[in-house]
Order: sequence, then structure tokens, then C-alpha cells
Amino acid sequence: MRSRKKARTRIAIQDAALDLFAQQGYEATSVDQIAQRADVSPSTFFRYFGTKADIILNDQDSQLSQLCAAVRGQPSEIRDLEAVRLALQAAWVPNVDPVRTIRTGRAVGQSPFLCGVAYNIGRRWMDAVADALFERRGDPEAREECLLIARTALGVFGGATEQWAFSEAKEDFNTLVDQGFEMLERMCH
Amino acid sequence: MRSRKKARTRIAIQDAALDLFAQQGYEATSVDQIAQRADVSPSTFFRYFGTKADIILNDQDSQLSQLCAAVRGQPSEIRDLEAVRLALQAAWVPNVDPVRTIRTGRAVGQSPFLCGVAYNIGRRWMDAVADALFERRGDPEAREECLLIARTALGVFGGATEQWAFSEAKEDFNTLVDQGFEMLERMCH
DNA sequence: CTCCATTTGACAGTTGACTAACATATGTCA
DNA sequence: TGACATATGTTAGTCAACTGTCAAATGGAG
Repeated sequence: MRSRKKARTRIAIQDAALDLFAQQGYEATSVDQIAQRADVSPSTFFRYFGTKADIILNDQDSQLSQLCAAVRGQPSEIRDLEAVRLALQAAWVPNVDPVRTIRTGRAVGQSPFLCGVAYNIGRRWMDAVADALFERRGDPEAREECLLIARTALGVFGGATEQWAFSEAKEDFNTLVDQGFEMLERMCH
Repeated sequence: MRSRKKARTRIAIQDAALDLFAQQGYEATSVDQIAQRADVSPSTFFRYFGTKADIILNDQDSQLSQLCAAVRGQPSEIRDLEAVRLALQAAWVPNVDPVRTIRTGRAVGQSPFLCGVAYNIGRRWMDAVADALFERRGDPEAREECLLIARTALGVFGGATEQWAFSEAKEDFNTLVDQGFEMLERMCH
């Protein structure tokens, strides 16, 4: 089948690119280099990814909507912050690929541009989660508060992810998330 | 005096650039265009700003160290979160230029790259504030907690800044910051 | 095997960020 | 005024992302 090969090529390019990014940085890596390592011609690269940046802007959209569904699905007795935490631990944590997360993290950490891409992705998440909270609660006054909760919860989560990637996935992801949220509670007395 | 003119040229370039960024986006604006609007040659542009991105990476370093000093200067009875809030309100809020903040925000919002630059700046702030907290408290165990507090406090602050810029500086900045921190407390019960 | 479609590569060209070299203007000081 | 340093403009050139075109290879259908 033809589509099989296409998928393989796509992944090969992506892997080659992420390796190089992690190793020498995003801006220091040229498309030619990526193409060479992936054993394709530069023009083929541009047929698969219209832009060098498109390699990163991966399609996590389906996972995001899963997460939002999980937020909306939390019972209404649970307060918002807990709802987000539970949703994250139910719908996100189990699907994380350690190798890809670590490598992507390394690549992103080295490039302002990739940080920007990551920031934008995080921002989209924040908005989506805030919407989910907003809908779950129904109070039309609370939009700004939902944003704040989403921002804070995803911030804690991001910190835990960083710690986890830093430890090369040796520590338990869920435990780190729990610890983060505990700290948050303590911080507010 | 010579330095007077240099400063004026620098500001002219910066203003021209930010206007164009806000109007047509960062990536759609070429250095030549900026130089033309600022009435200088492209090479002069590069003498003032080594990179197109340097226009944004403004010298907020002195303000950042002021902020950190303010954090360190808070009396030790006050808990960390409050200390950051008070420091922000004392050492940052009074120095904000509404026009520049609004325009920069508009420019940044339109470009993934500028978001990245902004994110990196925010990250540097977070680290610096966490250091200040860490030093103020002296507990060598609490590094991760300081980071979390800094991230959360600056997140609240960033949200307030956004709201403020969105309102075209009509609302009172300090009040918005207070509201944000109140919401944070409420969120944790 | 043959026809056909799709994938791929080779190549030439555009654009824009950035650098280096040299010449010119402009303000400073003796 | 004259000598000097510094700021600026001009020009040419590099490098890499990206586009478009055409020809060769590949793989499935008759």
C-alpha cells in the first residue's frame, strides 16, 4: 500500500528533524540537513511539511478535545481545580510517550522560536480548558476566573512535565503532578 | 550632544518597527521597511539592533533586578505569594507605559515568533523571582516550590496585564492584579 | 508486459535576514 | 579653521527558507 510508505516517510522526516533539533538547535538545523538524514530530497521535505516549523506543530488536537471532554465529564461536586487535575491525570498522562516528550522538550528548550510554538500550543490548551470549565459551571460572570484556573492548573502541569522530562522519566509522572498541586494548595495557606 | 541623537534614532526605529508589527505582523515586516519608515538605511538598523528580534528583547533587565530586590526586601513574616504580589505592585506597576504596553501586546499577539520571545522573557523573570524567593527563605529543599510560586504569581500578573491592555488601560491596573490574586485564593478554597 | 497516476528528485530562481568593506558626512576638540 | 572620531549610507555578497517546473522513478490496474 502506498499510504503506508507515505506515513513512514513522514515519521522518518519528523524523527530526523527532532533528533537534529535536540542535538544542535532548531535554527542551526537546515532543511537540507534534515532531508539528508531522512534520505529524501529537500523538495520532498516541503511536500510533507509546508514549513520547517510545521514539524513541531503536531496534531495534538484530538488529545486536546479528549482532555476537554474529560473536564466536562467531571461530577459537579468537585471544584474546578480538582476537576482539571483529575481530567489531566485521566486523559493525558496515560497517553504520554516518554521518548518523544523528552526529545521534544530538549529541542524546544534550545530555541526561542520553538518556545514560541510551544507557548502558542499551551495557550490554545488554556483557552480550550477554560471553555470546558466555563461550560461545566454555567456562570456567565466567571470567564476570567476560568481562565485563571486553567492557566494555573496547566502551569502546575507544565512544571511537572518539565521535572519529569528532566529526570528522564525516572520519576512517576502522576506523583509529580500530585506534588505540584499539593504545593499549590499550601502556597495559598 | 551625540548620545542624545543616538537615543532618538534608537527610539525612532523601535517605534517604526512596533507600529508595523502591530499593523501587519512581525514576519510580514521586513527590515528594509522598518528602516525606510524610520528614515535610516538598513545597515544603520543593524548597527542599532543586531537582529530583527532584538527590537522586542528590550532592556527590561534593570527593571527585573529592581523587582527581585523588592521581593528580597519584603519582611519575612509575609508569605511568599504575598511578597511577590507586593513587590510587583511596588516595583513594576508604577513604571508601566500604557501606550507601549498596549502596542507591544498587539504586536506579540500576532506572531508565534514574538510569542516565543515573550515566553523566554517571562521564563527569565520566573527564574529570577524564584531565586529571590529562594534566597529570602533560605530553605534549600524548597527550590521547586519557589519556582511554582513564581510561575503562579507571574501567571496571575500576566493575565491582569492582558486584561488591562485589552481594556486599553481604562481599568485600574492595581485593582486587576488584586482581583487576580483574590481569585487565586478562592480557587484553592 | 503496458499504461497510467502518483511520488520523487534535480535544478533554477526569489526573497529576506544578516555581514563586510569602503566611502561619505557630521559633530567634537585643539 | 583643521584634524580626528564616530555615525551613516552604499554596495556587494552569503546563506537558508521556500516556490515552480520538468523529467525520472515507482507502484498498482488492465
